[in-house]
Amino acid sequence: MDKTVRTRFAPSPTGFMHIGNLRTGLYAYLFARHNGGKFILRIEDTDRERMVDGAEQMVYRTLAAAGIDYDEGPDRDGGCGPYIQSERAGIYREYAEKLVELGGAYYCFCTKERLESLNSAGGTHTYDRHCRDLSAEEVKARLAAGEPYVIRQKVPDGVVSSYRDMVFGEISVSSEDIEDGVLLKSDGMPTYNFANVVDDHLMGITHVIRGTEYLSSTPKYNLIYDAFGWERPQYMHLPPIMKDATRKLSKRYGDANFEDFVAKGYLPAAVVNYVALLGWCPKNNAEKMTMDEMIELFDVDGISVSSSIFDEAKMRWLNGEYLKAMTEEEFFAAAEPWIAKSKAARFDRREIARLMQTRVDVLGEIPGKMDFLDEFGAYDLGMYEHKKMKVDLEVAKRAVKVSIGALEPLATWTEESIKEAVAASAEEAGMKAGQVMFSMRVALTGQPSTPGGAIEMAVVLGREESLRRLRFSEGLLG
RNA sequence: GCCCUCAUGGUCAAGCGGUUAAGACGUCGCCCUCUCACGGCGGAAUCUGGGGUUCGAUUCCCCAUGAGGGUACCA
Repeated sequence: MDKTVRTRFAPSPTGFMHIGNLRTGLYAYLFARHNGGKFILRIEDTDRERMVDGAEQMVYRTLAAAGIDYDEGPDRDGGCGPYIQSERAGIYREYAEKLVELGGAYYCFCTKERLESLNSAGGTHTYDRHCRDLSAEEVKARLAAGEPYVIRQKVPDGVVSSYRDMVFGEISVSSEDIEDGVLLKSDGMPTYNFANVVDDHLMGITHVIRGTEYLSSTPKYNLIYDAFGWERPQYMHLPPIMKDATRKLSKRYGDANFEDFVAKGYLPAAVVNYVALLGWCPKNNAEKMTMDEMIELFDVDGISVSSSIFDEAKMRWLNGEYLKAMTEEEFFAAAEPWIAKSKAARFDRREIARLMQTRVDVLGEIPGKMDFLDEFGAYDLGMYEHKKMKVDLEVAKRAVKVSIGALEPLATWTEESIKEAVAASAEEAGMKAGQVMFSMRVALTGQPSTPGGAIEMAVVLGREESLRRLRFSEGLLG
């Protein structure tokens, strides 16, 4: 019988979570859920020098906002804890020592200076295995003397380590190309190379899902599994997401940061949906999908092997689709805070929201689209010229008069009543409704183009402000 | 330098030996229309190059080129 699938997401708290990190976590989550398995969160903080304050909390916030829930993690014990690597130091030491006994690792007392003397012109070196064959007595003596040491992997000679990656297929690396890397650092902390193996094994991870930066070092990790006599997990490596043709997204420069997008007015669900599409294409070619649909459709076959470039334009479009799919109520709730931030805050917010729903892709665009309402004064009369509508200054002048005449006596101020009154007055004056509407819209806003027509603008502005502006424009037109 | 990997329009991508080489974003045009949008319709645009294998290569193999990753007491 198949073992229960267990995947994990193992971010290191060294900065913001960009779209690429998010996607890795998302795929691990989707794969686990699709297979009815468990998803584990592990914090990889063995490099204390690169730690960034608050980064760990950001991981929890992001996962929660993204709708990616884990079964086990630092705050959800599943019996395999602790789930924070810095709290597992004792475990790594124990296993490192055990690996030495098993012949898969050895103590190394080489100093930094000696290591640097090995550097080639390029500044890199391959460890020369200086301490690989120290006698047991010597090691014991030097340990007893308190000499600083690290524990290194003892890579076997003359073997080719291969595995079958779920997306890339067969990967082989010859042991000559693998150096005896450090497993346990002199500060007692493990390197990623060692911690990921020990933890993935101890936590029962069946499928390791991570970025391609580990594709070619996985054979090295497999040698450790072998030395321990542990069963190797399945691997699924994911191609990188780039910011352009040659640069990967990097958290160091705050690229494509999840929380930044949300702050700009993107919906978390839309961002997650978009991210899922970078490097994966569902069998049915669906693009807009709920999390449940993604779980249902997720399959390894659809994962691509080549890198992809993050394209905000497409994410904007998707976000717009989410916005348009909302009910009027839902959209109002989401948009209201942004309207409140705009200069149009004092006008009819419900009407503004109604106008914005099909006109923005990202909520943060709302202020930019509505601020104009606040600035009304003398404007260029050239705006009244509209050849196709046969509107010029003379026509506009009459039209504005007509609209004032229609609106002044109006008791109720609704879309229907305004429309009806203006249309009736236009007919009475022998003008086309469109001519009056067009002129009225300009007269109300002083803008060449507005998000919505004359009626909508009148509703947004309200009775008093609308009439005030129409009279002002009437004066302007002479 | 050495090792691993990748290569279809501007972008995401389908394709898995024989197709008019899907679809989406973006872009352009038209329709709708009081402007802007929404919506509808339509257009332009892709197999990195060279060798093989094959009756036939976008598809399989090799090389080149380009790009990414690794080669750390970073992950």
